[in-house]
Amino acid sequence: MELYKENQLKIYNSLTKSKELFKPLKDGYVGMYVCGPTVYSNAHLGNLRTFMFFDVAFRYFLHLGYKVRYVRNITDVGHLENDADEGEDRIAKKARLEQIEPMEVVQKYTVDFHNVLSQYNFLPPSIEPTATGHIVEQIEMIKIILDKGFAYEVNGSVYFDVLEYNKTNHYGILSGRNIEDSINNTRDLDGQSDKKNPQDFALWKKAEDKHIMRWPSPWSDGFPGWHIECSVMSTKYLGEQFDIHGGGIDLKFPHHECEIAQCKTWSGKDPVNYWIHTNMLLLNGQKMAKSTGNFILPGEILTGKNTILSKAFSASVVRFFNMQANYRSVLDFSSKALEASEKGYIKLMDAIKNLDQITPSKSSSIDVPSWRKKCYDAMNDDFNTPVLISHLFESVKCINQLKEGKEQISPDDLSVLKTTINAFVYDVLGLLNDVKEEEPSKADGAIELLIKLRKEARDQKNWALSDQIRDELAALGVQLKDGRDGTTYTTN
RNA sequence: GUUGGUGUACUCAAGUGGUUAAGAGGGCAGACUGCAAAUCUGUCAUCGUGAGUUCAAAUCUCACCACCAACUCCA
Repeated sequence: MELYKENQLKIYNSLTKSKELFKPLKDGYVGMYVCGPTVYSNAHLGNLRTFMFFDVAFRYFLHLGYKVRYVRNITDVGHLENDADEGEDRIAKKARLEQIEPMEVVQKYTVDFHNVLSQYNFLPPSIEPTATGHIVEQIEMIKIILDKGFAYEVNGSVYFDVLEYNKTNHYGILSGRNIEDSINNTRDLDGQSDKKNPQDFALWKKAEDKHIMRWPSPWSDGFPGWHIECSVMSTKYLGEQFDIHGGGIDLKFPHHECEIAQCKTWSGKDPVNYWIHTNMLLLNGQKMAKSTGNFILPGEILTGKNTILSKAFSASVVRFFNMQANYRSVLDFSSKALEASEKGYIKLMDAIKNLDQITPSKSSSIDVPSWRKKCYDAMNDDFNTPVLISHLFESVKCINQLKEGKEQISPDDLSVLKTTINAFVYDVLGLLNDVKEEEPSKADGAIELLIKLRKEARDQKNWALSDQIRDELAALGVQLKDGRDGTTYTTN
């Protein structure tokens, strides 16, 4: 029996602001769309947090036995510089700055994005569509919105008529706004606009002569607005209505609000059943963002080449750090916090390694089934990874006590313990055991020899020699651990 | 200003009405050890402030203070 049949997953739905029992549209299948990156620069760690959470959600759905179609787009056109919709396409702007072709920018940062995800052990999404690959579909959707009277054309550009939409719908349903507030509190927008109202947003923009990225359309040679691509690509691959739409909380307004308006106008239906928004990652108490320069790149963490961290950290430590916090909470990133996570992570990995050395007894003195249930309960409660991890640390304690013979475990329970830990640590959280990736080598034999010599020295109470062996090995990064059954070691 | 959110120990961070307020890091004490390390055990918070609702509140309500985010591109 699939695990999802015995696990009642609850998801916090941003739309209703409450945790709801997850019921997919089609039993056993999950459709999930996540707003991907705009490939005009390197993805930073804050971007990664969002994708990492959805990677874990994806992994947990798979673990539960769901068939998942996970769609995460690449925005490679149409992202305007400001809300006046007067700005320049971000990709094109970057291309001009770097004196290269727009598609060269797209290629460069798409490759970088994939490299980072690979380094951080992400599962690839089922479909990774690009905006430029769906120009035709976007034009078709815009036509329908126009036909239905919720958009208007001015000078070759097409805008969504928010006020018209709001007559029969609630524009702001997701972000808790209403249009009147928005009108009353509009900031001074300089520059002239073709829009009837400042709240309207572009579906299609006519390209200026100098603009390189352009496609023919019934209205002008131009390019699509930012929001339309997600409406098109999500519904194309997941249907007019689908289960989950995710993204960073900063996309809630206006981007996701616009998506809802477009889809609802187009199909007459609310497109998404569960909206999931991840919270921001802070650096030095401020939001991590490219625009302010307050950010760190994922690659810089791995190499240690940055001004924020004391040393390099592995991808799994960064993952572990992220998963120790709830995705809906603001998370503070710092060197100190990462160092603390690293120590905990190593402790967890050591325990997993020790799991293989435990010999089972006839019966158990610990309750493995109820511990296992607690792990699932944590994940079923809106993907509560920090609570899951706290349970994993309970098992770490158990494992260490088993190793010391202070607790006992039956063969069956030991098997469950191993299976469960491996499932959550590797399959669901996506951690890698990159702490001890040393394969057996000649050095191992040499270290074993030194351990043997040290034991002889200790038996003869030759503390000077035994300590010399221990300390000099430590200086080389080999730490000896004296246990009741002899000496083991770890390397770093 | 409008909207949304946060404020829990030295640090990071769970917990959203009811036994002793998770977990990690860190500190202290003890066990083990020749001494360390590792490991084990114990210990270190009444939950921003003030009031209210309730038999019962970190958890609900109100006010206040502080901080963050969205309202402009942003995961």
